[in-house]
Amino acid sequence: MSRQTIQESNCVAISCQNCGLYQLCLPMGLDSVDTVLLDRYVKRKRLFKRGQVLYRAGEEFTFVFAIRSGSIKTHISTNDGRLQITGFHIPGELIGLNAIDEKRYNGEATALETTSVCEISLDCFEELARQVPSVHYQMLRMMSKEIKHNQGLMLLLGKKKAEERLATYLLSLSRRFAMRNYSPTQFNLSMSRGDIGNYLGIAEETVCRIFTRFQEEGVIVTDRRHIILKDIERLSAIAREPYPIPHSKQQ
Amino acid sequence: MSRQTIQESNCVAISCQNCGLYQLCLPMGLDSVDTVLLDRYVKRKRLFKRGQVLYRAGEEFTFVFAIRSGSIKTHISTNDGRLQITGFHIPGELIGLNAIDEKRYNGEATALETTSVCEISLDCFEELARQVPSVHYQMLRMMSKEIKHNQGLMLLLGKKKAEERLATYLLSLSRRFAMRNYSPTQFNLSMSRGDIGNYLGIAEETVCRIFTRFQEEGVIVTDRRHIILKDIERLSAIAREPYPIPHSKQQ
DNA sequence: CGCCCTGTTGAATCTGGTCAAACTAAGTGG
DNA sequence: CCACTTAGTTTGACCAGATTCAACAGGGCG
Repeated sequence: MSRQTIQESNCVAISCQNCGLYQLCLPMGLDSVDTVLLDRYVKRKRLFKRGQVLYRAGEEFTFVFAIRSGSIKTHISTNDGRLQITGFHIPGELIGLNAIDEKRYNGEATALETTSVCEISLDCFEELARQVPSVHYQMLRMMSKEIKHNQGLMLLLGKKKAEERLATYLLSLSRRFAMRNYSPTQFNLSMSRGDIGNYLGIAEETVCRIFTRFQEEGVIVTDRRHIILKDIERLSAIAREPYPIPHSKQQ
Repeated sequence: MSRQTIQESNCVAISCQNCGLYQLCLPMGLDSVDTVLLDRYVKRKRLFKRGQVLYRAGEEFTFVFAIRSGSIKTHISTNDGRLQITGFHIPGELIGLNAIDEKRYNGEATALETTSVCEISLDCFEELARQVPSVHYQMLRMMSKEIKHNQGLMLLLGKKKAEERLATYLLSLSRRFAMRNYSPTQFNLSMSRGDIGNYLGIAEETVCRIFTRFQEEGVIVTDRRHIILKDIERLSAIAREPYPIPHSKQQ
């Protein structure tokens, strides 16, 4: 079994027979023995195209997905069809874990672009957890992280003004890119204006308007999905939060 | 050690030497052997008066709290002081568990009225988890439940109109009371209008106005903190959701 | 080349927030 | 027991921010 481990941010990267190189974000706590074991339980690699659905609400919980490349949005919806995006996920992140309770996914996940994932079957995951005790703890950590992310979003949805929401959003993206050694001031958005607005609880048009206002004020420069943050200071002031955040990383 | 188990909704009620009768909401999965073990790990009983704080954000995670009587609100806040209530908790519920990741509470909890809780120390909890494997699973279940509750709130904060939010809220309260064999159509609110508004992401004044409108339309009758739901049908229509919810109980 | 999707801008509208004030119930202390 | 304080609730007037509706521009792709 060919194997190499690479450190990238706080992720363990592992290659294995089944799916080649992929990143599994069980952030630390796993020593080398653990990672060897991990190899056995990684299953199929799969590719999703833009708009394709990884799982739907209510479907039987069969896999956890580790994102290798591309990006995913997760969302939930009211029974009359309105939907709320709850997160955008990038390589190194794991999604679907919160279905563990009811054994059914409680939301949907859709690819924002061509996206490669590793499916980890529930059975394997549980078997792994039996053999490697720290996996249980990692699961708790990951769910706790999700709770924290959701709390941040609730605060934003419940208490912030549209401008503040967008500034907060841009800074949070910036931080996530920085953590992965990408440029924190210049990046491409894989999601549409509509998706951003949906996620932040504001209308698509409001997103556009505020982007243009930011641009007029020299805070950012946008060209369709490409964006440059020109004035992080000012953006932080608008978002009313320091940059970077002291010691609480976004998910 | 005197011990008696009582079924109430889906909670195991246990009395033990340390804290007398209390309800620990590890919903099932624990057989009688487990509950015997459980007794050992329950620690101090404590009383909090209205407005008193159980824990603050950033404080070291020492206890999980099981509510015996009264009620608690949990909240988080922006770094410039605005706060968002994330949940109201009633007897039988457990709070503080999501601090397990960073070993620090990531939000605050405040008593809404005189409230009695059992403190369960982290050490004891971990020791318990070692001895009783199902506890780990229960912890995952509970965090998953919290995630689901938060998702509901995000959907509400991001996509619903003020009227809809209040109707949804009243129905959710009604369901929770019903689960505990209290009247689902007539109850006392332990939280202020301000708290309700904060939780739902609308102004206190808006809560009042909509309550009066509901009253004018004959949907409810209110007298300060006491409320009677007169027309559940109509309330469900306003909330745009069926009553009761098919098979997904609110937390 | 022409269509479609996404993004942008403008104008009208409206929901809900803010501010101010009155009112009520429940304490609190003399 | 009453005057006074305080916290919570309710209502009104005003208006700002955001939504909605509508039209249009520009890329990307068949």
